[in-house]
Amino acid sequence: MESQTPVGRKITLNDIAAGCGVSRATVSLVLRGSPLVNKATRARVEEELRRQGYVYNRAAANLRRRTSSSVALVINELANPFFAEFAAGVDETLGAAGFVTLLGSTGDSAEREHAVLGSLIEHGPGGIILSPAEDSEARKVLAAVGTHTPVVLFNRELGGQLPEYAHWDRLMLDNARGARAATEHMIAQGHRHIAFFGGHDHASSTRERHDGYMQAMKAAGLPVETHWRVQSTPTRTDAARAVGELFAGPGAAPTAAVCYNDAVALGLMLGLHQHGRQAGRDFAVTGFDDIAEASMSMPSLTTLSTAPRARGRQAAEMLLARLRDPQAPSGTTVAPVELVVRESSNPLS
Amino acid sequence: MESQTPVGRKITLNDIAAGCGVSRATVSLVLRGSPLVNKATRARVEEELRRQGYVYNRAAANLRRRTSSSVALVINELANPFFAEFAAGVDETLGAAGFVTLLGSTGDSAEREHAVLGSLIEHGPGGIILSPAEDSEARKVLAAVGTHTPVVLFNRELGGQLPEYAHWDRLMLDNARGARAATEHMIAQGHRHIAFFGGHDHASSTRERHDGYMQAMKAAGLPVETHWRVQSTPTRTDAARAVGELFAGPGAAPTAAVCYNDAVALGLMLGLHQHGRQAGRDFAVTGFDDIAEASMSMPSLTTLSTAPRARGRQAAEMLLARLRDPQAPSGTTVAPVELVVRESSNPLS
DNA sequence: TAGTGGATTTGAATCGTTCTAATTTCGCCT
DNA sequence: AGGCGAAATTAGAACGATTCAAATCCACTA
Repeated sequence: MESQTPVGRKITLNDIAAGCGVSRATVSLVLRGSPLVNKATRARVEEELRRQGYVYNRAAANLRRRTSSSVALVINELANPFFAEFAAGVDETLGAAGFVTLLGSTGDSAEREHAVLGSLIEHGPGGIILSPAEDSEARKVLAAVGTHTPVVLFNRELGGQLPEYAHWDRLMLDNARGARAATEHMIAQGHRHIAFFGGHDHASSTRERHDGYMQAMKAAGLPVETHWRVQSTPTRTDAARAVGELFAGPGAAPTAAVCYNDAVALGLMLGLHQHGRQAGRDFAVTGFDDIAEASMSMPSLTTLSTAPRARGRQAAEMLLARLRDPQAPSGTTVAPVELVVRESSNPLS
Repeated sequence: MESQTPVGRKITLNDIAAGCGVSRATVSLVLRGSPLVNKATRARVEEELRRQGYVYNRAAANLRRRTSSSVALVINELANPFFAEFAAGVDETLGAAGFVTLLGSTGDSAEREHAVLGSLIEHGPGGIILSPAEDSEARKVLAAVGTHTPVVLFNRELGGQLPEYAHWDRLMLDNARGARAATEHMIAQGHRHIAFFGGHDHASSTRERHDGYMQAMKAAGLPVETHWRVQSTPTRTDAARAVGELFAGPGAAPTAAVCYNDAVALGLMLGLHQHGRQAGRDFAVTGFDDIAEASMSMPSLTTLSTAPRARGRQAAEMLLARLRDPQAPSGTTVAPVELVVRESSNPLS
C-alpha cells in the first residue's frame, strides 16, 4: 500500500478522476456503488481512492441533493445521568441509520435554548429532538426552528400554544400512571397516610405525577391532608431540607411518601433520620426514574423505571420515521413506566 | 410583522435579492455585517430577510470558504456522568465560539470508534476531541481521521505508536499523582492491606493510576498481594460482579481499596455487602473523578476531583487554539487532580 | 459494411454561498 | 460641463459533489 501524503490539500473527486483518467461523474458513480460502471473501471477507481486517501465530502453532496445527514439533539441538562443515557440512546440509533448527531445543551435556560436552536438550525439538520428547558415557550421555539424542520419533543410540554400547522411529534413518559402505580403499591402495603413529596407544580411532569397520586388516593377513598403535599426543587439537597414540612402539619403524620423523582426520594431518605424515622422500616418511600443509584442506595429504592436509553432510541426512531414520511399524521407516544419494587417501600408496621 | 409562510421551499439569498431588487452579493454583504453596504440598503435587505424568514445555510458557506464550523466530540462512554459533564463543558465552550458539536459515542469499543470517526470525518469537522476507547489503537485512529484534521486526545493514550508527523494535542489527568495521593491517604488512615480495584491494565489511564498506587505502597514499604489487583470493566455493574475476587485470594484480605474510578468504587461499595463488609465502616474505599453522585452516596465517597466540566472547556480551548494556529507545536497538558476526603475512607478499626 | 442496441462514460448545469475584480453611482471641485 | 475619487453595487467564477441527457464504445447481426 502506498502511503498517503502526510500533509497537503484535501483530495476531491477531481483529483481521483484525473489520477486514473476517468471523469468526475464516473468516480461519483463508483462511490455510490452504481451498477452502471464497468467492473474493471470500478477497481481502478477504488484503488485510486485508496491511494490518494480520499475522504467523502458529505456537506457538498447534501448541498447538491438538498438532503441532510444530521439531526440536532438539544438537551436541557446533559450532566443529568437520565439525559446522558437518553442522548447515548439517540446517538446510537441515529448513527446506525447513517445520521450524525449535532449536540446542543441548554442548561435548562430558555434563552440559551433559543440561541442554541438558532445556531444548530443553520447547519441544516434533517430534524430536531428537543428536551425543552423548564421555562421554554412554544412560540419562541417555533420562531427559532422554523416550519421546515420536523421536531420530536421529549419529556416536557412547551409553554403556550403551538400553531396548528406545526405538527410536532411527542414522546412523553406515563407520569400519571406511574405515580398511580406507586401510590397503589403503597396502599396495598397497608399505608393510609401517604404524602406526595417534591417537585414544583408549575412543571407539567410534576402535575401529571401528582394527578396520578390523587387518582389512586381517591379511588381508594382515602383522604389527603394539605400538608402532605410538599414542594421542592427536584434535587437531593433541597428535598432533604424540605423534609420538616412533612411532619409539621396539624393533622396525621404520613407513614409513606410518593416522591417526584429518585433524586428527591434519596434526599427524603436522608432527611428522615433527623425526624426519627428510617426509610424502609417505619416510613415507605418510592421514587421515579430508576437512576443507577436507586438500586444501590440503602435501603434500595422502589421506583419507576423509565429506561432512558431505550427512550433515546425511541425518540430517534420517531424522528427517522417522520423523515421517511413527512406527511404522516403527527402523534404523541406515551412510554410506559414500570414499577420496580425494592426495599424502601416497606409495609405498614 | 408579516407571518412567514408555514410551508414552502427553503429561502435562499436569491429570493431575498429578488425580493428587494439588489444583487445576491449585496445580500451576502449585509448578512456578514460588511461596512461596505449603504445604510438604507442594509435596512431594506434586513427587512426582507425577516419578512421571508430566511435562514442562513452554513454548509454552503463552509463549502465555498473551505472552512468548518463544527468539531467532532467522540466519547467512549457518554452514560458515565464524568464524560457527560466533560461533554457539556466541551459543548459550552465550542458553542460560545460559534462551533457546533458533532457527537459520537463509542461504547468503549475500538471497532465502533473506527466507524464513528469514519462517519464524522465525512462531515468535515474542523477538529476532533477524542476520548479513546480502552483498546483503541493509534494506527487505526489515524487511518480513520487522516492527517488534515487536528485532534485533541483526552483522558487516555492510544495503543501503539503515532507517526511523528501526526502531532496531536493531549489533555490528560494526573493519574499517577492522584492515585498515589489516595493511597497515601489510606496508609495515613492506618490501612496496610490495600487493594487496587477495577479497570483494565491495557488502558493507559488504568496503568498510570495503578503505578501511582504502587509508588505509594513501595514508598511506605508495604507488600502487595497479587489478588489485591482485581480488573473489571469500568462500569458499576461489572465492578459489583468482580468484588468476590478481592476476598478469594489465599493471602490476607484487604481492608481498603483504591479504585480505578467512581463508577467502580460505587459498584464495589454495593458488592461489599454480599461479603459481609460495609464501606466507610470496616472497609475503606476511594474513587477517581468526583462525579456528582460521589458526594451523595451513602457513605459519601472519598475521591479525586477532576472537574470534568472544566476539563471539557479546557479541551475545547485547546482545539480552538490549534485551529487558530495550526503550526503551533503540539503539547500535552496534564490537569491536576485533588483529593476530596469524605466518609468512605474510614480509618482502620 | 453499416446498423443496432445495450453497456459505459461524460459534459454541463446545479445546490447556496463567498469573493475578486470590475462597474456604476454620486458628490464635489475646478 | 467635465473630471475625479470614494462609496456602493454587481457579475460571474468558484467550492465539491450529483444528475440528466447525450455521447461513445463495443460486440453482433443482417
